[in-house]
Amino acid sequence: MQRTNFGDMACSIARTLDVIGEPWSPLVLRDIWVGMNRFDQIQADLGISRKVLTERLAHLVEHGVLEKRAYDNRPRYEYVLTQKGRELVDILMVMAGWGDRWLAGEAGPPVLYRHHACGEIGHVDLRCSHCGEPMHADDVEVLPGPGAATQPASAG
Amino acid sequence: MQRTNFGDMACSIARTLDVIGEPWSPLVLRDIWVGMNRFDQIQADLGISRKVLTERLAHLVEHGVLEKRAYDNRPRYEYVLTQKGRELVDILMVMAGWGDRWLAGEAGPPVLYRHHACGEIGHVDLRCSHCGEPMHADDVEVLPGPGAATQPASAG
DNA sequence: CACTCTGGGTTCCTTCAGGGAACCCCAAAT
DNA sequence: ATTTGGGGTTCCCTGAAGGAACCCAGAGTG
Repeated sequence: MQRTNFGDMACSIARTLDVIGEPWSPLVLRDIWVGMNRFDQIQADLGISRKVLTERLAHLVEHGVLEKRAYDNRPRYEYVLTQKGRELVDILMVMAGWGDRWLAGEAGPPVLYRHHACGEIGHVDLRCSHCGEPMHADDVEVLPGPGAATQPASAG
Repeated sequence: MQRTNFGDMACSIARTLDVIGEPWSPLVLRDIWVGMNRFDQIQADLGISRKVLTERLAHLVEHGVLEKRAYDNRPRYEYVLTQKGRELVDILMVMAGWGDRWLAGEAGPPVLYRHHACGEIGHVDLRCSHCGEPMHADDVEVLPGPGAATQPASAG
């Protein structure tokens, strides 16, 4: 995949891509999110090569978005989302919303999301954490922040 | 990159990845979002190979998220987001939010977002389009939708 | 009118990651 | 003792990313 290391850029988008930007990673997360927690299940569902799946799972565990858990006395494992991983699913939900809107065509969306809080079918909407009004591409001004130097995290 | 064609899956996440899932694509979009609209600007900013940048831009134009516009009598072009593309930026904003929260470290976020509507620094928050309450990974039930067959869009 | 500069690519070669199939190990169950 | 099944590892092949060099069109300059 990317030979260029996005994780070292002073950009939270690039750093996030370093975690889930490799091919298949978002789909692996999606499967685990909806309850497919085992290697063979995910492999069969996605049709991904076992080699690549091994690599992706290891990468996601290493970055703390998945946890590998034994579920038997035999060497059997399942993968579950950590808190960090559950918050990553926000990105998947927004991706699903965009795909539903722009790519689903006449057939309509492949899946629907029922919101537990209200019981209705809905989709995610982006709001400003401060005032609660809609917040999209043209609604913001991008300013340099405290971590604007080239060092990632605590490297400098 | 991915040999497997995600666009044919009955999954809006996979289909969205077919548009922006290739390496560099989200970063190209980010650059254009923040006003870097020209080939050489983007190439220099990202350090991406010119060959790959050419391919990515063509792919994004082909999928209708970018528009290629002449800005001179000479053969000079700039790339701008379409409406479809501006809505894709929602995904970038959520990715930035996650990266800020989980990967920024002590240095703090590399960039800040000032919301025009309220003038305050904030970040995006996911809300249910129906009731307005928070909507995250564990707040939804995933149900089959009308387009749940294996055909994408109007293929069936 | 030749020369150069600039934006926006294209070509070519090398290296490395994804696809795919075969193989392996361990612990039950039969 | 043999099979089954989960969870991988190994191997080879192909194709995509990196990178540098090259190219072309049109404007400006002396």
